[in-house]
Amino acid sequence: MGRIPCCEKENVKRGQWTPEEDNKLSSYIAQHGTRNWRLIPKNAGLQRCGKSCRLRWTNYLRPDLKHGQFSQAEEETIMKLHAVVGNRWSLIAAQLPGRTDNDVKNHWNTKLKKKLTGMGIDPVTHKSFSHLMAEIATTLGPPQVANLTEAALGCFKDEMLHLLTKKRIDFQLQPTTSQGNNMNPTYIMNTKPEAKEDYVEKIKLGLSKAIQQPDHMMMSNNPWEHNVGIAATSAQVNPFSGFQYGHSAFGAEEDGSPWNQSMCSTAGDQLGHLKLEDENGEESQGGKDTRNGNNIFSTDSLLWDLPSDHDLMNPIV
DNA sequence: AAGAAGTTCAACCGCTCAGTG
DNA sequence: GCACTGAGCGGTTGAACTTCT
Repeated sequence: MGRIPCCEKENVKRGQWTPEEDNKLSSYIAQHGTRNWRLIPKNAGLQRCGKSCRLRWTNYLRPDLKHGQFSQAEEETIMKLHAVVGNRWSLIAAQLPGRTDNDVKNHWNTKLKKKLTGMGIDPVTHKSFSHLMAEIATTLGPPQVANLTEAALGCFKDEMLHLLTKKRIDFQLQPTTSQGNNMNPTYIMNTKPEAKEDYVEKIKLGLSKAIQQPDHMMMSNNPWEHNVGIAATSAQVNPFSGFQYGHSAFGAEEDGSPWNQSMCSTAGDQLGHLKLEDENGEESQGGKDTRNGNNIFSTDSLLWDLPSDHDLMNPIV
C-alpha cells in the first residue's frame, strides 16, 4: 500500500511564494488560526499544499520571527545545545526566540560547522581533533592506528588547508596565558593576512611528515605532540588543542556550567542521558517526549545525569 | 566585464510519531 | 491492537545571490 499524498499533486503550485500568496495566507490565519493545515490553502484561496502553507507560515510569515543575522549569543547557544542534542533543530530553535528550526539548521550548515572545523573542532562530536586522534590511538592496536591516523590526517589536512586558504580564518599560535595552563591553551582567531601563508606552510609540512611517520603516533596519546608540532613546540603550533566554547573565540566567560567540553558528545545519543521533568515532576527520558516540551533546557526543569568524567562520546567504544 | 565557483536559504520530500476512531 | 490521518521533523535540493578569477 502506497503512502497517501498530503495533497493533490496536480493543480498545486510550488516554488517561491508571491507577496499575494503571503497576504492571503497571513490574513486567513489571522482570522481563523492554524487549525487543519490541509484545509487552509483551500479556504484561503491558495493553490498550495497544506504542508507548504504550514512551512511558509512557520518559517517566514509568523509575526514573532526574527529575520536578521544571528547574534554571537545565539550562535553560542546553538553550539552549546548542538553539543548535547545534536541535529535536533526544533529543540535548539525552541531556545532561541524568533528563530525557526530551518533557520538554525541552515545557519549551522552554512556557518557554524565551518567555524568549528576551522577552529579544530569536530562539529559532530564537538571534540578537538587532537582529542579524537588521541582516542583512536589509545583504543586501537598499532596497525589500526597507523592506518586510521593516515586516513584521518588526510581528511583533516584537506579540511584545514581548504579553510586556511579559502577563508579568512586563522589561528593565533600563541596560547593565551589567562589560564596559565599550556596543557590546555586557548586559541583566538587571527585575521592578519600576513600570518596566513607561514601557518599554512607549517601545517602542510607537519601533516605530510606525520603521514610519513605513523609509528610515532603510537608513542603518545596525543599524536599532534609528535608530528604536527614540528616547527615549534606542540602547544605553540597545534591549533587543535584545548578549544573552549566559553572563551575568547566567542567572547563569553566560562562559568563552570554543564556546558564545558568534557560533556560534549554526539548528541542524538545523549538525550538518553538527560532526565527531563514534566510539569508534574515526573521523569521522562529524552527523545520523542521532548517534542512538546520546549523548555527542557531551562535550569528549573533540567537535571543532569552525567558524571563529570563520563566519556559520553567515544566513537570507538 | 563575464563566466565560473562558491554560498545562502527558502522550499520540498519522505519519514516518524501522536491522536483518534 | 490496528488503520488512518495530520503535524512536525531533519535531510536535501535548487534558485538566487555573491565572490572569485
